[in-house]
Amino acid sequence: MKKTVGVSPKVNSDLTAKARIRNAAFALYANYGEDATSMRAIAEAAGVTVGLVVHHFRTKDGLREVIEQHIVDLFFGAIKQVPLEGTTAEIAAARDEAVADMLSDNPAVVGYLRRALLDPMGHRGRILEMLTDLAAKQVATLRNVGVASKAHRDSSQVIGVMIRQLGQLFLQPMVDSMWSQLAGPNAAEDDKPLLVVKVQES
Amino acid sequence: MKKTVGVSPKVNSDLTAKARIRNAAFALYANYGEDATSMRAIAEAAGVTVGLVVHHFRTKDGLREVIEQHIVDLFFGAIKQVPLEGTTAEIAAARDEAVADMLSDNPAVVGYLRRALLDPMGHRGRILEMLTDLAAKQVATLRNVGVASKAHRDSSQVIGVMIRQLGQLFLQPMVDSMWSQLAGPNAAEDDKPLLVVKVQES
DNA sequence: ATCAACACTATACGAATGTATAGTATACTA
DNA sequence: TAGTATACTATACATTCGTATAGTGTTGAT
Repeated sequence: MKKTVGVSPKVNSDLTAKARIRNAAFALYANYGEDATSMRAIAEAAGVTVGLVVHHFRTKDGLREVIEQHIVDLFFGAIKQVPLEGTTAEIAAARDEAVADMLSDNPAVVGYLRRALLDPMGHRGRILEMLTDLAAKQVATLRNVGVASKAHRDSSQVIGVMIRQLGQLFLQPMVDSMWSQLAGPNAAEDDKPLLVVKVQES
Repeated sequence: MKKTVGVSPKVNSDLTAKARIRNAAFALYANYGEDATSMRAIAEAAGVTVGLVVHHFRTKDGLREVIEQHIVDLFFGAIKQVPLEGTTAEIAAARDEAVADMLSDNPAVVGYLRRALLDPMGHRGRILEMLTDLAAKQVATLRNVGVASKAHRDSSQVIGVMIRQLGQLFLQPMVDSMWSQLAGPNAAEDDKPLLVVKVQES
C-alpha cells in the first residue's frame, strides 16, 4: 500500500530522477514534516534508492536548501509575471492574485510554509527570512513606480501582504476539521464559516 | 548546559516524580514537538531515568493521553469558574476572558495546540476533537440559560470562540519574527502591527 | 573502441530511539 | 518486625535513522 501524496505520477514520470526526488521530498515534507520523513521514504516515493538521494543532495540539509529555494522561485515567478502598469493599488492587487493562484496550484507550498513558520523553534531553514526579503523588495519596487508610502509603513505593508495570504490558508484546515465534526461530514458546504485574517496598524 | 524550558524548577521540585515527568514532557512537547522529544530527554528534564518514565506512563501514547487530558482540564477549569449570571453575551465574554487568562498563564498550552492543530496529518492525538466537544457543550449550556440561538448557528459560534482565542496566538509569532527582521531588533514595540482573526458567517 | 565521468544500487555502520527486563531501594500494611 | 507492593535505576535489545563506501551499469567525447 504505497500512497503518492500530492504529486501526480503522470507528470512525475518523465522528469529526471533528481527532480523526482526533490518533488517527492517536497510533498512529503509538506504533509508530514521534515523530521517525520526519512530519506528512505523519499527514495521510495521517487522510485529510487537511498544512495541516489545522497548522491544528488548529499544530506538532508542540502535537500531542504533546494526545496526552499524552489519555493522562493515560485513566489518570485508569480510576482514577476504581473506587469508594472496601472496605479500602485492595481499592481498590488494583481500581485496578490498571482500569488494566490500560485498557492492554489501548489498546495505543497502552503503545507511546507505552515510547518516552517509556525514551528519557530524546530525549523532549521531560512525560508521565512528569504520570503520576507522578497516581499520587502517587491514593496520597494512598488514605491518606485507609484506614490511613496512613509518608510515606517513599509514594514507593516510587507507583513500585511504575507499574513493576509498565508494566515487564512494556515488556519483554514483547523476550521474545516471543526466544521465537519460539528456539522457532520456531509453538511452544506456553503454554510461553512469563512476565516478572515488581517493586520491592523497601531 | 541543561536548559529548563517553561517550567519553574522551584515549583517543580516538590511535586511527585510522576507529575514532574508529565510537566517536563508537556513543556518539551510544546516547544519542540512530540516526535523531536525523546523519552530520555523527558527523563533528564524531570531529573529521573528513562525506566521511570516507562514505569509511570508505559508508552509515549500514554504520555500524550495524560497531557491532552490535562489540557482539557485546564480549559474546563477556566470556564467552570465563571458564574452563570448576567446576559448571555456577558457570560460569553467572561468565559472568553477566563480562557485568555488561562492561556497566558500556561504558554505550553498554546505551544502544544499550535503544533497539534496545525499538523492535521501528523498528529496522533484527539485533542482537537476533545476541545471542540468541550466548546460545543459550553455553548449548549449558554443556550439553556439565555436566548436560544438557531441550532445551525451553534457550530459557527463554537468555531468562532476557538479561532478567535487561538488563531491570533498561533500567528502572532510569525508577525513578531517578520517585524524584528524588517524593523530591526530594537524598534519601537508599539508600532508593531496587531493581528486580527475572525470568522465570518456565510 | 577506450576511457572517463556520471547515474545509480547494494550494503554497511554508528548513533539514537522506544520499550522490555531484571534488579535495588523505599514505603506501607499486618 | 516481616513481607509485599511500589518507586526507581541500570542495562539490554531490536529497529530506524542519516550517511559513507564500494561497486555496477550507462552515457558521451575522443
